[in-house]
Amino acid sequence: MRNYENKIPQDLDYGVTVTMKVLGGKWKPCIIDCIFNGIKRPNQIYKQIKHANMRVINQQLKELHDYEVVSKKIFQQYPLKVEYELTDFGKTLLPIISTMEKWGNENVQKVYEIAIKRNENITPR
Amino acid sequence: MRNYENKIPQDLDYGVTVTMKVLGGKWKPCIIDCIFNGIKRPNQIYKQIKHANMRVINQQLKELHDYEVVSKKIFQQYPLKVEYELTDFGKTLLPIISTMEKWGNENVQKVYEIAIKRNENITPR
DNA sequence: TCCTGTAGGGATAAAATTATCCCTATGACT
DNA sequence: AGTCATAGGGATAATTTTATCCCTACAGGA
Repeated sequence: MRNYENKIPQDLDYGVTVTMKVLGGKWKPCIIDCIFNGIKRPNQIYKQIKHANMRVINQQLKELHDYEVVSKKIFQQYPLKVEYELTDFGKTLLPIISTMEKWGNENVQKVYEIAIKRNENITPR
Repeated sequence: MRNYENKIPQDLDYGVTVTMKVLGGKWKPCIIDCIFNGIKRPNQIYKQIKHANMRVINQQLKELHDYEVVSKKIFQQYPLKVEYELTDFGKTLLPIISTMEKWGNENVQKVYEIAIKRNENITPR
């Protein structure tokens, strides 16, 4: 998602929009969650998040790093080793993520049923 | 966003994903916010949310209604009058939205600066 | 020398979301 | 008859986001 020039300027005039700017990305909350839980290396994260492509994880990881949500430590050794950590700034996002996580878990059933009723393409549970 | 068949099945196996299924849409949090603040008629919402196209608001409103986040009351009168209200279910989303709103407002400055540094197309403040 | 594991990027395709444009319907009002 | 305000949808274009494919680099080990 960068290497592409947005055509429609984005407004950051609304709090939620700002938050979504940082957190909005299909795998970002998952990635943050992984890192928070000690899964810090790109390859581990990749293995953890089934479905997500490595390239995509890299992209989103880069954005999280750009936005200073995660810090990056490079170990000069081989095979290469890199570890990401949540920054203090990144940690301030945790309450948001956990609130969303909680709400989602409490309401999966209902959301799932509605999605099915709407004939959406949802992975069966 | 419906009238289109998703090709990649969506997983609702992660809480955040479930939440984003309901709340994820460029204008949805804004719309919910409007309704919560007593701006209940589509046309009013449209006037309130500058930038957003009426058609798009309708689409998102319809989805919020499908997901039972808002209820719809039709007044049999002319000119037509419709009012949306948050359902009890919809109200359970408010803490999430307000948490995001708060975080966003507290961190706009930083996010804005990074976005500029990244050369993103952001509306000047 | 060739293969392995690890991190990461370029180029491009595919998919999904938003935006535009324009149409319908209705009763009141001029 | 024509116009207004309101709600809403069809069709399609434009934009944005994700996904795929394949490449580089590196040191160690078979």
